[in-house]
Amino acid sequence: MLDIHRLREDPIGIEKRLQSRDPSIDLTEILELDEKRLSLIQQVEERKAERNRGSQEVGRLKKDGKDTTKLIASLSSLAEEIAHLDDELKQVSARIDHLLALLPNVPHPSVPVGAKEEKVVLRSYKESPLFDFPIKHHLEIGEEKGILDFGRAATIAGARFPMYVGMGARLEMALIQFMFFYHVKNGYIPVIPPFLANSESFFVASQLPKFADDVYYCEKDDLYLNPTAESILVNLHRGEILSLEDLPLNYVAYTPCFRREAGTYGEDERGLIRVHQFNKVEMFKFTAQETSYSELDQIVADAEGVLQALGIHYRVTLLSTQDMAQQSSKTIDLEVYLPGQGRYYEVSSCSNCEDFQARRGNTRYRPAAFQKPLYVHTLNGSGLATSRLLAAILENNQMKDGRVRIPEVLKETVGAEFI
RNA sequence: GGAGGGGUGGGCGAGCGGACGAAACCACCGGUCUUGAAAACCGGCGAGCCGUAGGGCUCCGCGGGUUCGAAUCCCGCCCCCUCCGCCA
Repeated sequence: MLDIHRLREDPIGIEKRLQSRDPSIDLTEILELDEKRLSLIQQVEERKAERNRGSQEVGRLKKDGKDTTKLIASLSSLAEEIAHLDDELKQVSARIDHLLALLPNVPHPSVPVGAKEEKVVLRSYKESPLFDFPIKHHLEIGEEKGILDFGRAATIAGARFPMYVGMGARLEMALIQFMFFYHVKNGYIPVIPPFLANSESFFVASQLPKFADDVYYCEKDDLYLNPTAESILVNLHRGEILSLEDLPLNYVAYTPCFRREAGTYGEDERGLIRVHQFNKVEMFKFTAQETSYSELDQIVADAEGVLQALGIHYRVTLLSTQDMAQQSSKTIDLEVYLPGQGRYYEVSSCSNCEDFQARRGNTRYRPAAFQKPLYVHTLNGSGLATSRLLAAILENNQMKDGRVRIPEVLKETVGAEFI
């Protein structure tokens, strides 16, 4: 949620920056309503002050045993007037809130302007491996070895639900465990949160109202299934005033993630690339305002650390304005290379949402004793998303003899060197 | 799911139709005293919104209602605690 004051102060500048994300954005209505709202506030508050004075007078008169019927009658009609104005004010405010809730965050000046293709590759790690034999798609490897069973998963749940079996399940679990403890060792507070959340939580996360169709919803209990732990963790300090000494607060959570992924998929998203359910270890930071961009670098570095430990070639990209999630000001992705299809896939997305979510969740901190509380900045970063990571391991580590090499750091947990 | 009790400022907790944005205590900040600190004493200390300002409005879990006036009364919902039921 953007600050209406910010729109008021620089309507043209903010509108221009928002249009770099979505050219159809138009702030005219919201600004008009804002003016109307301010004038209504003044009118209604003036009358309320009058009512309060009158009501106190009633108390005094009654105490002195004097007649109050006349005064009460006039206050009665004043109360009616107030009720009307309050109604109007409520309607105008609700409309403003609705329009405001649909607006994306203001992009950071360093974010490249434009469509998806405008993203910038910042750096990369290792080279993509060279193979002197015909390479296989991870789905082929998975089915051959009986470690991925999409067929039976479809019987149980439907298309695009993965099922890991045997070595597949062992490798997936080992990855989750390795990543979780990797971040714990780096000082992140480990959390296993609820996997379902209410609508208020999803509003704070900015999943609602705009992206309701992307998530699974249990109507009977009015609960949503977690699409990313970001949606859950951002609510961890809702309504709280944190103390500066506690910042940054760093959390790491493991959750399965559920996404409806309604719509069509291309051939290049077969297998584990785009599924309704996947596992993810997520980092989340609540920071002071001045440090959020250095913390963004840190969260990216922590995510990269996992890929480096696994020894997988990847690249780091800076997303363009039109490719970022609504709540983000700046997003940096990590992409692994899948030789089976000769292209890169996102395994981590690290964002600084500045105060966009904190404003919705009313999460603040006091910069110093007796100073006004400020909104925290919230950052999220996958560290990392594993169905795609498992696919990356299967494809990158395949060998001429058909076996797949287990990364050094996972050998012990998996209990094998090769699949 | 059923019965009862409860949700008040950073914490604890009083208030249960007007004098209450809210006592007391703790925490915190400033001062006096002290070589310094502690103790003691004095003072300060919630948040949001509107207004150039003086000032005003709103907030006692959330949402409605009654009333000239609601933390206080009524209705609905949420959460916590105790007991019962069910259950991995």
